[in-house]
Amino acid sequence: MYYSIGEVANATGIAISTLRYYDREGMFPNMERSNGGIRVFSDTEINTLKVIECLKSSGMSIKSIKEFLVWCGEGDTSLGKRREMFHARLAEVEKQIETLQETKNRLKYKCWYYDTAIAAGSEEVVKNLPVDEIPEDVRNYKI
Amino acid sequence: MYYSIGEVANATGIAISTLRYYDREGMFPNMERSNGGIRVFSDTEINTLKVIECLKSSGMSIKSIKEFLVWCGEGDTSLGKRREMFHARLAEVEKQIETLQETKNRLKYKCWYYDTAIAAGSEEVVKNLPVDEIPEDVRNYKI
DNA sequence: TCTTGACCTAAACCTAACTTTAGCTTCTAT
DNA sequence: ATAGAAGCTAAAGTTAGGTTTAGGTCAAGA
Repeated sequence: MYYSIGEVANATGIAISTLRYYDREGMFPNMERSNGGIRVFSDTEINTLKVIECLKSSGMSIKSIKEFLVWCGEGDTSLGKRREMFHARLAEVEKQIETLQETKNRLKYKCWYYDTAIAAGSEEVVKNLPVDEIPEDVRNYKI
Repeated sequence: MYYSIGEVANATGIAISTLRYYDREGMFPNMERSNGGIRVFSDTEINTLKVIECLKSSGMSIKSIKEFLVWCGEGDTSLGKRREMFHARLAEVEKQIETLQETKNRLKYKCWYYDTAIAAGSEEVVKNLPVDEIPEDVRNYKI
C-alpha cells in the first residue's frame, strides 16, 4: 500500500513537518516520489517509522538511529553490529527503568510527606516525625 | 555545614557552570554570599539540589521546578498546590515506566530477531518464521 | 479550465538546558 | 607579599529536534 505524507501524519500522529525533517535527515533512503516530486510512503517507511519510534523512546538520537538504518541497508554483513546495538539499547532501557523506579519512590515519599502535612495542617509537624513514623515502603527514599 | 561551589560540584557531580546556571535561574533564593561575593552553599541548597534532581528525572522542566521552589518559600499556604504537584508527577512517572516497559519488550523482540538471524546466518530466514516460532514473551511486540 | 487543498523546498527560527569565553576579583598557602 | 587556584559576571555559543515561513507546484473534482 502507498500513502501520502498527510495520510501518514494522520495515521501515526507524527507531524508532517517532522516526517519531512526525518526524510531530510535521510531516514527513508528508499522512499519513492511521484513524477511531480511528491513523497510516496510505502509499508517499508511505515515500518521504519515504528523502528524510529521504538529507538527514540529508548533514548537514542536521530543521528544514531539514522546510522542504524544505514546498516539495515547493508544487508546481512551488518547483522552483528545491529544485534550488538539492540542488546546495548535493551540494557540501557533497563537502567532507565530502574532510575525511574527510584524516582517514583522518591515521589511517593513526597506524596506521603504532603498528605501528612496537610492532614496535620502544617509542614513543621512532618519534618520532625521520627523515622519509624514514615511508611516502610518509602522510608528509604526520604529527600 | 557550608560548601563552596567547587565542593558541591565535586560531591554531586553537577558541573560548576550548571550550579551557577541554576542560581541564575533563581533555584537558590536564599543562598548566601561571602563578603567578597562568593557563593556559600548550605544544607538547604544541597537539599534543594536533591529535589531538583528528583523532579528533573521525572521529566519536569527547570522553569516548573523553579515555580515549585517558589511555592516552598510561601509556607503552609501552598501545601495544597505542592501536594497536587507531587501526585501529578507520580502519575506521570508511572506512565513513563509503562511506556518504557513497552519499549523494552520491543527491544527484546529485536534482540531475539537478530540473535536468530545470526544463528541462521541470514535475516531472510527470520523474516519468514511463523508466529508460533517467536518466543511467547515477545510475540506481541513484533515490529 | 479553474480552483483549491495538499504538497514541495530552502532557509530561518525556536526552546531547553547548558557550556564557553573573556576579563576581572578573591582567597589561600608559602 | 605574592602567586596561583578558585570564584565571579555578562554575554555569546551550542545542540537536538523540530517548527515556521515564504514562495511556489501538483493534482483532483466541478
